[in-house]
Amino acid sequence: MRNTKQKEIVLNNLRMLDSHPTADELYQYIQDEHSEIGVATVYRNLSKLAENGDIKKITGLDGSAHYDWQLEPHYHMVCECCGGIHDVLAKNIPDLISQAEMETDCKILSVDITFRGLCKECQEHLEKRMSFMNV
Amino acid sequence: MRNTKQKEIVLNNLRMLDSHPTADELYQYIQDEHSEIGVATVYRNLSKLAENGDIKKITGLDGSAHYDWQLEPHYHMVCECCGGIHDVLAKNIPDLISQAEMETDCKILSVDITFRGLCKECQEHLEKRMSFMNV
DNA sequence: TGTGATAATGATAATAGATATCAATAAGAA
DNA sequence: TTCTTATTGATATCTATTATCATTATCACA
Repeated sequence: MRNTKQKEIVLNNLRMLDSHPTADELYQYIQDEHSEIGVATVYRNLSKLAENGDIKKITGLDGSAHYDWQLEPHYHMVCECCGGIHDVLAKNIPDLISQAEMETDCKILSVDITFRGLCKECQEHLEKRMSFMNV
Repeated sequence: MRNTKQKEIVLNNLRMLDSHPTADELYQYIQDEHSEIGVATVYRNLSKLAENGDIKKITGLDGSAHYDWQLEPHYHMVCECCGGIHDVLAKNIPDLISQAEMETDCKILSVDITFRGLCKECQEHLEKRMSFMNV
């Protein structure tokens, strides 16, 4: 994997965002400063960086690929209302891998834990709407 | 949600498979006996059944939607070699939901746990290949 | 520091999984 | 039975992502 200025721009811009963007969202974001960079380049670099372990690829509500620059072990919470992806640190998550390896005959390399629910904002919107309806 | 013979066929055929098929794979499978059923019908019914909680929707390696008739709480292991999806019962998984709810301000409704690694078959193939190469 | 092999780029065509459209049909409440 | 309307099947469409390909840039090595 060669180091190109495009790859650096992709990685640096991803690191500016905590929103876990899709490839296309990141592409749009990068356009402002670097309109010379093509979509395919953004898609390609994100794939390769993820393959290489420099970033993480996560799956959104609709199955679309989102990217996360944060490498520290953590998990995600996908809001079923707004589709937003939030971080969950979950410090006390036990060693699920060794447990699952003992149970199955598989060699397990990683775990993804994805919570689904309602984020704080969507809960508040919902409560507001409920109170209007006098429920 | 009305009960149609197509919906019943989709559900019954899904229940015959432990392979966690995609909508298209299930469509192909159903074709043998019921060539009259259209693709869109299979896609639609799987979506609705999942939305309704009658089946589960899971995400494959490439982000494609797979379906699982098994409703008992269990998790999945996706083989990075063959892409196959295997069940993990993981009886002793602790209450991650309440833990994550305490940590975040989110209302959490469910967790998906997906292990990634190599299934038994792929491990064996790999070992065989390695021994040929005298590694 | 130049040079050559080749990986990466950007524009765009192609692919594939999934959804939307729409006229015809069938479910099921009254 | 009759009526309303959800569902169906065929197919067009959409959209995220990948493939193609000529051009350009990187970087190992002379």
